Amino acid sequence: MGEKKEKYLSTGEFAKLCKVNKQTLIFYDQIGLLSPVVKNDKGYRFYSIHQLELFNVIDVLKDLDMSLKDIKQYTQNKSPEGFLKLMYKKKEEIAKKRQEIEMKERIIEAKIDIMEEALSTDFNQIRIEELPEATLYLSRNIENISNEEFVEVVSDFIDQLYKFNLDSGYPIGVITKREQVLKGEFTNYSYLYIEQPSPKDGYPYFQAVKGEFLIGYHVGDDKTIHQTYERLFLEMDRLNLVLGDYVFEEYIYDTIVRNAEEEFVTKIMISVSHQSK
Amino acid sequence: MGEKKEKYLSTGEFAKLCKVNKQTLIFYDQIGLLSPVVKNDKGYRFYSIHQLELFNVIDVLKDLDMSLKDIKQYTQNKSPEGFLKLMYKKKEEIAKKRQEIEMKERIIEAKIDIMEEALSTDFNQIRIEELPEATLYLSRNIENISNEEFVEVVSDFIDQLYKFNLDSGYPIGVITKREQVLKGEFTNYSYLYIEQPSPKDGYPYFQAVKGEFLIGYHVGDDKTIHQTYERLFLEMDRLNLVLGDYVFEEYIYDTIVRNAEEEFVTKIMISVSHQSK
DNA sequence: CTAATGTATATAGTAACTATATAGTCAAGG
DNA sequence: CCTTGACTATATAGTTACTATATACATTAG
Repeated sequence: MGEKKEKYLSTGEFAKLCKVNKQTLIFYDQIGLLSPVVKNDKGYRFYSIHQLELFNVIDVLKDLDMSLKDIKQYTQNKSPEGFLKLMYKKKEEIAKKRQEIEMKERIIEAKIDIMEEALSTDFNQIRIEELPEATLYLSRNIENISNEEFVEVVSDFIDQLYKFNLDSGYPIGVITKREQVLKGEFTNYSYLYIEQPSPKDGYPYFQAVKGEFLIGYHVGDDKTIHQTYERLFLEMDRLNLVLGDYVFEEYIYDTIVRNAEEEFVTKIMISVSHQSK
Repeated sequence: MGEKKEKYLSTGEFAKLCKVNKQTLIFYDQIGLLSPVVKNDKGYRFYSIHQLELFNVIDVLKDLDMSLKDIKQYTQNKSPEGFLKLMYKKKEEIAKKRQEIEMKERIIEAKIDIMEEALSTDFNQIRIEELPEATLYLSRNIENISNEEFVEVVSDFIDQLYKFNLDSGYPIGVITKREQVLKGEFTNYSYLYIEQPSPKDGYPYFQAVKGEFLIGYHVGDDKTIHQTYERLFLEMDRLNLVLGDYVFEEYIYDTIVRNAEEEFVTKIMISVSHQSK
């Protein structure tokens, strides 16, 4: 008949359903978090299928950074009202968690983007490109700034990125003004920036001027970047181009993909216009 | 000028940017995972902002269940190609992770749904309800089944739920056929089922017959459920209703919200039709 | 010049498993 | 009936990734 007595699962069977190690269930039993409904005289554990739902709830709570101790606290004091209240709270948390995962997914996609571009690029080539309008998120001004001030600006900048979910995974770049470039102060930057491929409204963005850019790559330490700038200036002369308002620099190969500074690669984008005769 | 020398961050400052404990950075330095670019003669650590991007990558990898050891393995053997390959792999993994989070989000929402309904229900009341067409995912038949067979069916059922992302968070219910009910074998179930609020195509579902149902609640252990059935049958008689093809049972209050079996609540939905004459 | 705050190392503790060693249980086949 | 293989159990030690604590030296602000 199979209708009278209840159906039970052994520890191994239940572990398979829960997709965990058998030892984990024994551990949960030991700490009193989730004990089998029946223990026979030989000490064998037997679980009911309904306990799977409880295990799943525990699993979700665990994922939401609740400690087993806190989960146990709840399970020892169960009530529909308490559970509902907990679920309301956890609903918020999991939504936040999903957003963070989505952001990390975007970051991975951005890294793939950058690497694919980099791997198909000849870093010796200098080229002219018409860049489409891009939206950048800017830091406060960092011209002639002290180390302490710099740290503060960077901290604020990163905090904003985090707070408003603006980390697109694209590298943090720097903007140098024409003024500094002309003085040869190539590393006296004016702003940090991060590209926003899908910008949201309501934040103080800097809308990058679209237009023509001369693009070259500096391979090696920042300290020798002036050499690359000189090469780029020569090319500008040759092509009858004049320096525009801004220069953008982005790390393409950095600590993430290279160990030695000599192998770092910086992409330099100089806004240019054609010399009026 | 602030343009010549590089800008560095102390361990505490860098830790704040990374949103981790200072000790964690020291630990990462110790295990050789992420060391500061500079260490002065007093042993003070100094990080560059570019290391933040590496930290973020480490953080993402860590989130994707890569051990620090494996991450270190990669960082000691960096290359753009290797990084790209890693990112391709991790893109898949994070997409899967996102789907899991989304599923858990749905589960939480389903639990809230159920609990809100339960808390506004008088379990003594018997009512008639016209249930809209609902899609159910069914297990294999479990009539007159042995314990071992039952375990296998349940395992398969749960596996399918997991494999096809069908766990909606709604409780696993049971279906009893008219035939068994008439014999008084209320716990000789025919199928397990789980409701699919937003069903996907291409899976072998059972489309629940929509129609009129008599709904009542059994409070207490399953073993005494026949008492509630008798109450429901009396009510059916009184209303001139006859038993339809199926009875559905769902746990409303179970191990998740109650400790004692006497407090469990089962929702019983009996398909009914009006007596001809 | 002192107090507060920062840095360092060394070591121990923690959470949540996870693996290992040893031993008892049980059902199926020869 | 006995053995074999697959299960079960307990007890204990090990692991990962921190995290906290104790102690001492360094730097900076008032």
